[in-house]
Amino acid sequence: MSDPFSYKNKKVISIGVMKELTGLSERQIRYYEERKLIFPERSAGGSRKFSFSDVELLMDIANKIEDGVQTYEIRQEMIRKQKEQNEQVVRQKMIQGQINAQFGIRK
Amino acid sequence: MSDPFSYKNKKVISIGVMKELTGLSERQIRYYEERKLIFPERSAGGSRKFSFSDVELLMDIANKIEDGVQTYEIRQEMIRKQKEQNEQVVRQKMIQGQINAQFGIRK
DNA sequence: CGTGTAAGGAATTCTGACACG
DNA sequence: CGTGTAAGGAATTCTGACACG
Repeated sequence: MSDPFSYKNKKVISIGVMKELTGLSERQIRYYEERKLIFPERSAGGSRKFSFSDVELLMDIANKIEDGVQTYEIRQEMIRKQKEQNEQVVRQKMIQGQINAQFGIRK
Repeated sequence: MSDPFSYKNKKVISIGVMKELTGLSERQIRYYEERKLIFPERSAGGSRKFSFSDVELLMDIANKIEDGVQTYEIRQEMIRKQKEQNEQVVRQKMIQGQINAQFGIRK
């Protein structure tokens, strides 16, 4: 839960490089951020910084847009998937909690 | 020989981000390039673009410099290691060539 | 709704040089 | 040798707005 993330999720890519990597225009990238589909970090001066996983996400988004899906629908789908994941995590934690209760743990 | 490279060796990081990631000054980073220790790519406009492996390399370099090693020596060491690797590849290819000769291959 | 564009300004990066040592 | 810095310019990025549809 710490190392695989180091490169793929590190926000280090400028919008100019994103443009080349995704083939999208800066306008499109900024618009998808405005619609809350992507969440770049910001430098001290205000420039956007993206990760490699943002590159993948952006290409998925671009495909859906091409298929006529609206940004609002894409966002709803993302929220739904996120919710599913959270529930999965909660289930896991409950199971782990039962295991701990059964076999005891002390710090 | 294609996928593991995709993130780690992709040159996408600006010098400003490198500065934060490595803790080095822009002056130091540019100087190490001048001494041929690192090889950033350039954008169309001339800005340097680094990879995550450059981040690691740069931190190794910084450690050596702190230990009093000179850039020239670091470079010699890099060249030596590179040469060793090349020889290893050549040996591998020769072995593979013999295998192919023994068992035959046709395209 | 999604995207292009011109506008003006601010942040980022570049190079070559002087300085210290 | 390795690094800081001020200098001037060019490339990069930012936002808000108008346009089309």
